Amino acid sequence: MKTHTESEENYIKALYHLGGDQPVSNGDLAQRIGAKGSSVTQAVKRLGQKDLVNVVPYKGVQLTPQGIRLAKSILRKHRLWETFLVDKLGFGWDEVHPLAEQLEHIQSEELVDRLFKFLGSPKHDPHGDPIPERDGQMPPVLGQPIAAFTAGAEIRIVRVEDAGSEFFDQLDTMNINLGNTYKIRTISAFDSSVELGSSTGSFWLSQSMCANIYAVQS
Amino acid sequence: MKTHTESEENYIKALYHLGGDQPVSNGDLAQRIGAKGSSVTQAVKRLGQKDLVNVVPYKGVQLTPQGIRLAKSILRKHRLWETFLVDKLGFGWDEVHPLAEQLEHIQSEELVDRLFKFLGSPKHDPHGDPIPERDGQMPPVLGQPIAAFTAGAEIRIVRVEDAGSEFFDQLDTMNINLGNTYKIRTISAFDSSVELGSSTGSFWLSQSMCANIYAVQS
DNA sequence: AATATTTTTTAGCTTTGCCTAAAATAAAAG
DNA sequence: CTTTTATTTTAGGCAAAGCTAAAAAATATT
Repeated sequence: MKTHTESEENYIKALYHLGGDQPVSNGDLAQRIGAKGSSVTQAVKRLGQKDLVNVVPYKGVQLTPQGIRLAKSILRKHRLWETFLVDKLGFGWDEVHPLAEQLEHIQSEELVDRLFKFLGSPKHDPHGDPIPERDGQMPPVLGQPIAAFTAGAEIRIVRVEDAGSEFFDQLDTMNINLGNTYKIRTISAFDSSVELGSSTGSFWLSQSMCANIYAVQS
Repeated sequence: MKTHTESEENYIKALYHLGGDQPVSNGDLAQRIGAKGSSVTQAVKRLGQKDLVNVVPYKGVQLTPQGIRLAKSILRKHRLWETFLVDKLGFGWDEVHPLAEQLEHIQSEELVDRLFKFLGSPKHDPHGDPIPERDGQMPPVLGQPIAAFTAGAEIRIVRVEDAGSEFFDQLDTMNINLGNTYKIRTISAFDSSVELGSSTGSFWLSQSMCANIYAVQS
């Protein structure tokens, strides 16, 4: 497998995030990358020459199967490193993303394999997101938004969306962590906020908090 | 602290390796970096503008105190990552150098501090080389070449020089590791090779092997 | 359908970091 | 103390990756 620049890998990552295997517009890509449209046009031209994307001028850019493979391998590294940073080094889940963005570019199959084993062959990262397997297979995306359950349900938090550091701060101050179990006490008909109960008491979660927290029945 | 490019950091590292705080010639630096002299001239000019080096045209380049500080911080990261790779991921000591060369460029004080603690606040890396401390202090350089001891001495291996992968292979096949203890049985007057004895038997080490293996009296 | 607006591309410029070839300087040899 | 040799620097080029401003294409609006 060839080696790619960090910039190239960032474009591939962004394309995968925005569209998966579907075409993505120049503008959306530019916004995600944080560069101007003209820079993006050039960049995807380079990626096209390496057969990582198909470009249709004025229409959009789409990852090739090769590009998808690369995207998944980067995502795998990103999520494994996040797992390392949280599980082994004790970082908070709000702190790990920028670090993992650096570490995901380290090139070594061997390192990834060993890291994977060292972490106990995890299927999901500290946010509950699936870690792509060696061969590109994806473990299941866990849980449903809390709003999908009905009052009385016993639930276990299995995943949170990355909705910015303030969201994570809120989770921390409310002491909400992956694996926690609650009973849904009430669902407000007025503002869709939810009252959760645990052994230590109960509290209310706003609709916007709920929207980023995923759970399973337990 | 400002942020530097990978190339810049590599020049700083090379300068520290070649000369410490002493001037280094353009040619030596070029050889070490693996670039042409003209590229080096340019590169050190850039470093000079950042006050990381002092350049005297046609004479040589010398790290400033700032440059030394940076060099040590990179070396610290390099050796901590090597320790991680060997102690935690089970890599062989011959395999870790190129990986550590990538990892040493990851930017995060916090990460380094946490890694350091996670590894048990080590003073030396898997080759026995001192790991610079946070503040730039250097732990002692351990041991003396085996040739420095006399027949009959009880020694413990504490450090090996990086003399290439064949050297490491030889150490592996002879089962020589840091911490091993031996008794010096014989020192050949003919070729300066040395006979080492342990509980499991005895064997001969060539003069060139000995030159790269350091030990202390035990 | 013709015009106005938005999006994308082109053209041309900048910096980093490498290259080769030629000129300048320092070091070594006669 | 010249002259030859080796080292270093300058000059000019190239690719990656970004930028701005202007042109072109696609979309939206009257």
